[in-house]
Amino acid sequence: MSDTVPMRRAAQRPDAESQLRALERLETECRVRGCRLTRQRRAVLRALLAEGGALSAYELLERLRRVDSRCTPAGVYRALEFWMTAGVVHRLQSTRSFILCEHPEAPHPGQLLICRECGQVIEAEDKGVVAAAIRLGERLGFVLDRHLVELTGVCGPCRAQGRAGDSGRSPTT
Amino acid sequence: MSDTVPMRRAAQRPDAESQLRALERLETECRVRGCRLTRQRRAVLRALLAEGGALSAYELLERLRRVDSRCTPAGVYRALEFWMTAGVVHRLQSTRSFILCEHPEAPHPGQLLICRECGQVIEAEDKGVVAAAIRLGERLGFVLDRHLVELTGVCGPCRAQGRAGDSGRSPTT
DNA sequence: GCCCTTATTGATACAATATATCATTTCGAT
DNA sequence: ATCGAAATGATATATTGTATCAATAAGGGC
Repeated sequence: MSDTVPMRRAAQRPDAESQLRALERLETECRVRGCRLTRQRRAVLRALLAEGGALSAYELLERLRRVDSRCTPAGVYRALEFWMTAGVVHRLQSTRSFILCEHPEAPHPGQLLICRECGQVIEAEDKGVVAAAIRLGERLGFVLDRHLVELTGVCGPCRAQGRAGDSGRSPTT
Repeated sequence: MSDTVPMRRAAQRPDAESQLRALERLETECRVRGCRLTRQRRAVLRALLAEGGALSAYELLERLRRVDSRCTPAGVYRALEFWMTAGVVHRLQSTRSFILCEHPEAPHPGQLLICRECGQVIEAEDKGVVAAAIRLGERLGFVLDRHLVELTGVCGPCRAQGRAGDSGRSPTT
């Protein structure tokens, strides 16, 4: 559908319906736990949900401003911080962007797979990776509490469509 | 950045001697491969070596300027880029900083373990983690070419010294 | 050594990302 | 209705990272 340019695939991510339901649950939970589900926080979630993919803080800001011109970077970052703490939003360090968690029910150490061609992000929760990481930590005497695992490559569909993505990089960080 | 803050442990990392030797090897290799080992690039390596830990680009800049006041951010980033491509320097996304690779002999997908108390960074090359990541990629149809694995926690010595580091974070990105 | 080509640097400007501060507003409980 | 805590708005600024382009330095062939 596009030329060369990676479209973001809205609604590609595990259906929006169930996410919405999950977010309603969140609302209840918020109240129970005494934190507030405010307009701004809601707006950030809606924007991410509508996007269906990752957005940088300032892309998010731009979208929010269409509705409420008073939004500021600080506000966006505060809302994002809030949701990250709640485990509902993930930060992608590789791309300096933010994305909805696909399983906001419970916090978890996850892995993010990023397609460098189409920008799609898939969230995984792979026991094998986590276990290996924890073992590694133990071996080196660490007690770990934060796992940042971002794996970048080319997804199946993109390879099939010949978007080879031969960037010449060696397989290193 | 202030007190309370983790001192960096220079010379804690796998002895500087062997790194120096490795860097000499690099010099030769550079020549062989036709790229240039210039003053600035050398300076960046020396600064990282002297630090014995991670430095942000601007901390690095500050140090370089003590010797040559004409250094600029662009210059520092260019040198860092050069070394990262060569697999000699790693970027820590968690902390926006840069650190010498401990095994610059060959490029490799590695894992970085970061102690949130003392700031120490240990570089690992764990087959288990890599294998699990690759398997995960395959399962999801990805061909991966970049592994970002940064594990944060508290190292043994810090735990022993009671720096518990109870930050209250849940085990999530 | 000298010239030539090309990679690298220096200088400047600027873009993108993120946080600090503080007065004001909102929310929920009393 | 009032109070206190939490969140926001507004503003400013810090931090991190790039773009551009003329000037310079490094290595290869003569």
